[in-house]
Amino acid sequence: MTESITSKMFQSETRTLADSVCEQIVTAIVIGEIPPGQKISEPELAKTYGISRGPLREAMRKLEALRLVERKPHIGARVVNLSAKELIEIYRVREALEGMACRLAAENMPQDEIDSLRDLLDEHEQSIDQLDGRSYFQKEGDLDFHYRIVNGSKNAKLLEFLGGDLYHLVRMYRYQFSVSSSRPKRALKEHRQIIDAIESRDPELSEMLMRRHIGAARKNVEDKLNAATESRGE
Amino acid sequence: MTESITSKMFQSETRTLADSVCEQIVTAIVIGEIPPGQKISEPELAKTYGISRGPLREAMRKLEALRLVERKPHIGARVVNLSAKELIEIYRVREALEGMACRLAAENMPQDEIDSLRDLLDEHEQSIDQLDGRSYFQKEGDLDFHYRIVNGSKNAKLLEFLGGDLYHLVRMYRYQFSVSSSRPKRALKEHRQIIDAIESRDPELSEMLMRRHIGAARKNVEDKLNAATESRGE
DNA sequence: ACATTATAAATTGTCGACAATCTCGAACTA
DNA sequence: TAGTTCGAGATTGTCGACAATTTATAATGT
Repeated sequence: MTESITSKMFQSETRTLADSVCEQIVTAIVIGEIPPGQKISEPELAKTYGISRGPLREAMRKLEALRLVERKPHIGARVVNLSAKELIEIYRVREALEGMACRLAAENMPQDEIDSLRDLLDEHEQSIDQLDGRSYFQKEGDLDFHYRIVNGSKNAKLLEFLGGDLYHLVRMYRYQFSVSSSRPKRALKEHRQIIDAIESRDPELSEMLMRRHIGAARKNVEDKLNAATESRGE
Repeated sequence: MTESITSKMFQSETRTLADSVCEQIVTAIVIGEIPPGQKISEPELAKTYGISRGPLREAMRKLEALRLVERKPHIGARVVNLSAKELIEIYRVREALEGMACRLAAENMPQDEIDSLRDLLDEHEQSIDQLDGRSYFQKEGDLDFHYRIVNGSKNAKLLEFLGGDLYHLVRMYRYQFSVSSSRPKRALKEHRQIIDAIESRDPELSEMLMRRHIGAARKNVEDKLNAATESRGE
């Protein structure tokens, strides 16, 4: 198995307490250990992780920048509670950024990375064929694919924005709503189409396919949310 | 004159010392008062702004998130020094995000905001006609236009990413390289085309025009950079 | 003279305590 | 009883000092 995406997001060699704890809290928030909307008590969290409030406040600043917590002066910090509207908004951002990343990947992604990505998709196919493998594909596997495309774009800023910031939100959302993708075979097919377009060095097609791919996921979520709210008679 | 874009970027009502000083440092970095690449001494800066190192370190964390400074554990922080490559990368990100923003603006921007934006463009035209007005248009006026489009998209996440983070980098770059746009009349014409497309509620065309607009600016920079490096005989 | 090592100075990271602000509840009044 | 005001408790913001690490300097040996 290829190593998880999470290992690539924090690669600092010598780490400070604040950074280390920040990483732990990110994971705790993403997997729901600290539930959405919960107020964060600084003394309590500091005691939990065995550090002082100084480094913890720095970690909170970073969490705020990652948009995983919202802070208000003299009031406190709360874990973000993604609304349906914000979720759709994030999909729009991904549609734009990953579409561009895919376009650039068609121009810049090295052949060996393309080959490696094809191997990853083969692994995904095997995972899907197994009964419980489906859960892997949902949670981190799909994001691994997208991460590699962005990495293949050889655009450091794109990688910073998507891999460094936005993907934490995406991961949290997936754990929260336990999505569900609900169409792993279809998604895998689209992934193969995308890598084909990249290998044929077709920027236009690559961007279009990626935008469709993410757009389809967005529409899927929109439909589900609409159905859910309508069934509640709202 | 409409108020500057900077006033919209920091709108917290009650401010803490760290936030207040962070805003000051952002401005100092953007206008080059603290030059690119310079090492930042925490005790020195703390004394300069009359605060302790605690709040200052929190401000540094935020500056790091804004990508205006780079920090390494136990080493220190330096003001970023944008390379030509990174500059082009930022243009690619803007191309993607603002293209999407313009598409959404065609769907969601209220008519009164469109009218107001047309007024702004009229002001810009007058500024350009004046001799020294050109400098205003270069620095903040152009960014004001782009900000309003993003705001008109009614996508909060897009506004956060562009207006909250990326635009500080763009502003810094403009002061550093004192750009230069060098084509204010042409840019203004393109701005009018874009707002026309938005008003006619044509998402496809709106996105395409915005991407071309930013893409042209990118190519302009690429050409200048290539010419500069070639003339140096590299 | 150059390289290497060791020591000292400066800088960053961390901690505990104090001050300012907010929150919640109780007492008081109409 | 409902609403308001006041105060105690808790929480956040800020500060100064200490510990850990890096960098600069000087001493030493070849």
